[in-house]
Amino acid sequence: MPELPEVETVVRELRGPLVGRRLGPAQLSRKPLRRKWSAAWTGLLAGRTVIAVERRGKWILIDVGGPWLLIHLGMSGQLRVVDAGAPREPHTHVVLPLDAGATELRFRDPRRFGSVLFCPDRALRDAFLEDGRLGPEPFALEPAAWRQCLAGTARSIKAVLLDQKVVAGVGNIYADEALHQARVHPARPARDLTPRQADAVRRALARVLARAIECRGSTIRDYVGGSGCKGSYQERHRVYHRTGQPCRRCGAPIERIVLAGRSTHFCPACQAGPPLAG
DNA sequence: ATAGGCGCCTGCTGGC
DNA sequence: TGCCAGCAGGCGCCTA
Repeated sequence: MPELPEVETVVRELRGPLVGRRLGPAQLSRKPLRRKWSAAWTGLLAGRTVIAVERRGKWILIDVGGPWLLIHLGMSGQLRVVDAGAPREPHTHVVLPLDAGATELRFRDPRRFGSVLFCPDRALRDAFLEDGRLGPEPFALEPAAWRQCLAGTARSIKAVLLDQKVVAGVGNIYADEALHQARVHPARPARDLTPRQADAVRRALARVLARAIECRGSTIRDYVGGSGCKGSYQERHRVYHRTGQPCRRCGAPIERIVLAGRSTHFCPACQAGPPLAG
């Protein structure tokens, strides 16, 4: 669910209420997340103070003074700091009391595709995140390397954008939105893009993601930021979730296809079709 | 190398 | 009203 802008929003909104707080013993629901919480982590965390909250791709990284907590929201994850007395919503799977317990960090995730992991130190954190798993941040793409990367693969440009090893943090919404802004058909083999188009996609990605961060992300159904507020970028979507509605640029009805196993939205008029048909 | 399918989960929506 | 299929912002594994 949450992509880079949503995760970035969560991180920004959690910094205030988290940094400087001391963690209490973790409380866990009975249901496991994608990766099971190890009992030893509870003792390793308790009493530590939050130093920093960062983001890498779609991962939330919490520095607890040596060790790190790595959190992935999956499709339906929410991470919030709330008053300890507030009623605990269903599907709350990890709770970390803060300071004397007046507030607490809660991870809730109805679908349980998310992860909450403990990493003993920064080196292991980086080994986990960087060893071939995550490509560069979209804002840090080197133009020449990016063009070369696209030129080297026959996969569709949409599949490439969704591949976290190529560029970290892009998901289904922003892949579709960026391709529309760059006027590139999502099914186009990446290696068939001209250098100009490769540049256009790279710039559109950065533009769309930056704008979405300003809007605190997109809320389609259940996404909320770290302070519990929804995003508003969905109001600016030009193709995502707009099947049949007029393209905001040319008026043609937006089409939906399935690509790389994902729902894919595009304007058949202003996003030039892939070869094969021509 | 890459596409496609499935599995992991729950919940919501729309059609009948 | 109820049931059921289809859908969902992610990702990893398997097969062909």
